Amino acid sequence: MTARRQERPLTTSELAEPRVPRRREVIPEATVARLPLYLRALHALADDATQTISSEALAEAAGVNSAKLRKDLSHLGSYGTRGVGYDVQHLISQISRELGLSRRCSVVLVGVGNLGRALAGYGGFASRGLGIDALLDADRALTGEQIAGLTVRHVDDLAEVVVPGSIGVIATPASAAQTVCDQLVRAGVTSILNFAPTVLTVPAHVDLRKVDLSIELQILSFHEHRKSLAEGVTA
Amino acid sequence: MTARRQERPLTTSELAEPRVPRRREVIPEATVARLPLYLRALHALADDATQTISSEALAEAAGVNSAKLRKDLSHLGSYGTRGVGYDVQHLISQISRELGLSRRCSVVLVGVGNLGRALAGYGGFASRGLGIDALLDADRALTGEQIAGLTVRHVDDLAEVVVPGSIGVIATPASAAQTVCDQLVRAGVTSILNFAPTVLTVPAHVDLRKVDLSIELQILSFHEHRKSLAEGVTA
DNA sequence: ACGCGCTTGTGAACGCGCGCACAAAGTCAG
DNA sequence: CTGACTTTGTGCGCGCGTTCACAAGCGCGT
Ligand SMILES: NC(=O)c1ccc[n+]([C@@H]2O[C@H](COP(=O)([O-])OP(=O)(O)OC[C@H]3O[C@@H](n4cnc5c(N)ncnc54)[C@H](O)[C@@H]3O)[C@@H](O)[C@H]2O)c1
Ligand SMILES: NC(=O)c1ccc[n+]([C@@H]2O[C@H](COP(=O)([O-])OP(=O)(O)OC[C@H]3O[C@@H](n4cnc5c(N)ncnc54)[C@H](O)[C@@H]3O)[C@@H](O)[C@H]2O)c1
Repeated sequence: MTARRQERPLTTSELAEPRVPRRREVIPEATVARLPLYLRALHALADDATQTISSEALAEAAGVNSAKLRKDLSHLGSYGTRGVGYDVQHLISQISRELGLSRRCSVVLVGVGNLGRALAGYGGFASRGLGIDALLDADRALTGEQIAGLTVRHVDDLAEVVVPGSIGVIATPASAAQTVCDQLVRAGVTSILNFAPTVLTVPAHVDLRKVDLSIELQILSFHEHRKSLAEGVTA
Repeated sequence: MTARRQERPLTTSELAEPRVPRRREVIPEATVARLPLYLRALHALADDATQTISSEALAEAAGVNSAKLRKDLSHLGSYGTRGVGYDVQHLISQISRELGLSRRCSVVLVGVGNLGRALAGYGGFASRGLGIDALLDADRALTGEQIAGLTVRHVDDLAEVVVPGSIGVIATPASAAQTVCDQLVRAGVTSILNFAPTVLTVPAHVDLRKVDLSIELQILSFHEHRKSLAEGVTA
């Protein structure tokens, strides 16, 4: 069916935009956050040798509303066929390209403690495009140690392992996080993922995301607390 | 101003429900997600023996807009003094109470692998209110092992360790996540934090949150990719 | 006692994101 | 070729969340 598409005559719009991915449209943050979700579902489908999938079915697999899915995908251009659905392989490559996963992206991890080791040994993101390339720690006792096939280097060597486009991951104690963050920025890192429970300050051109497990638990605690209060009222 | 509200004639709906704890105002999700952030900043202030703090300063410490902070706090009642600010200790106890952290909340962790061990040994949330109380795994070889002062039990014993109000944490491979999730729900758990990269299905009365490191990295990858494209254009 | 300056609490405007619902566009059978 | 059926792409209204801006409230110095 992909072949068939090439048989029909070209429309004017196609002649107007010959090849370039001219869809440099701004993609909403909310959409960007869901693209990895779709990608995961699509990979599962591809493993099952599924050729095409409807927005309804893919939305089900990704756990989102189908209209939302279609709108999301429309932001990267129109890649669906009405009456049929989306070509799984094509969609995978489009989303991967948009996320910048086509060429391998370097990740440097600072802080090889409990959490850092777990992350280093995790193959979950290594599977596609992303993988940790360097482990760094301030503890001289750890320097040289082999973890998950990588040699731990001293954090002072940061500048040597960072390449343009590298993503930095901070898994140090909170007290050291801002210092490490500054070092990363100075080394040229413009995207940072922070696991330490602290507010980090970065220059405007640096993207900063954080993961805080404690906060997640507290949010759940809140709802749990609310439920127990509700029970008290109804009882 | 709360007083003023009482001066105006009561509406029919208010007459209809006279006695409800109407201080039990619905707190927006976005606010709930920030309360732990404020709490963390407040604890740091308390350690420095700070008595009171203005919304401006606290907002700075928490990394949010001060107007947003004030509006958030106003949802749990008015606890600030104009011209002075908020009493740190009082605010800590108010937020803790609202989050249900006053009495200790039980957490059961299923899946004692790389990530599970890191979480088990983590003291970050144990410090206040939340702490892991039970470790469970399907691997008989792990049963009985001591980790972070807790004895690993078999996942079949789940119902024995769950108490009303327990929070469940899933750190198993994705393939086992839904099964474990179902077991948790059957044991009476109504709040679940999922680390496995899968979409989980739960009954409507169960709260489900997820943490996906891979997604975080992909989002950063997207922005990094965008930056490199922008450079290409300007260059 | 009284006004001055500081800080809170909130009204109001704005923008974003969500999801319904439907027309357009394509497939497929006969 | 035609008509029925399927699925996409999106216009639109709505509700939530953010932010500005300011009046009301409180402490303090005089
Ligand atoms: N372990 C968890 O499950 C968990 C969960 C949530 C958050 N966190 C957070 O993640 C961070 C790490 O947790 P952890 O349990 O792995 O702690 P950890 O103490 O086991 O490891 C911290 C590592 O960082 C290294 N380090 C310290 N200062 C450094 C510096 N300036 N530069 C480079 N490396 C430095 C230390 O040598 C150590 O190896 C903490 O901020 C913690 O709050 C951990
Ligand atoms: N390690 C990381 O840094 C990391 C990062 C992000 C996400 N994750 C996710 O977290 C999960 C765990 O990761 P990991 O690295 O700890 O994996 P792991 O393989 O090291 O550990 C998984 C553990 O779960 C246990 N298990 C398997 N089936 C079970 C069942 N039905 N009931 C109870 N226990 C069961 C296994 O015995 C094992 O001990 C995975 O889904 C992974 O994708 C891990």
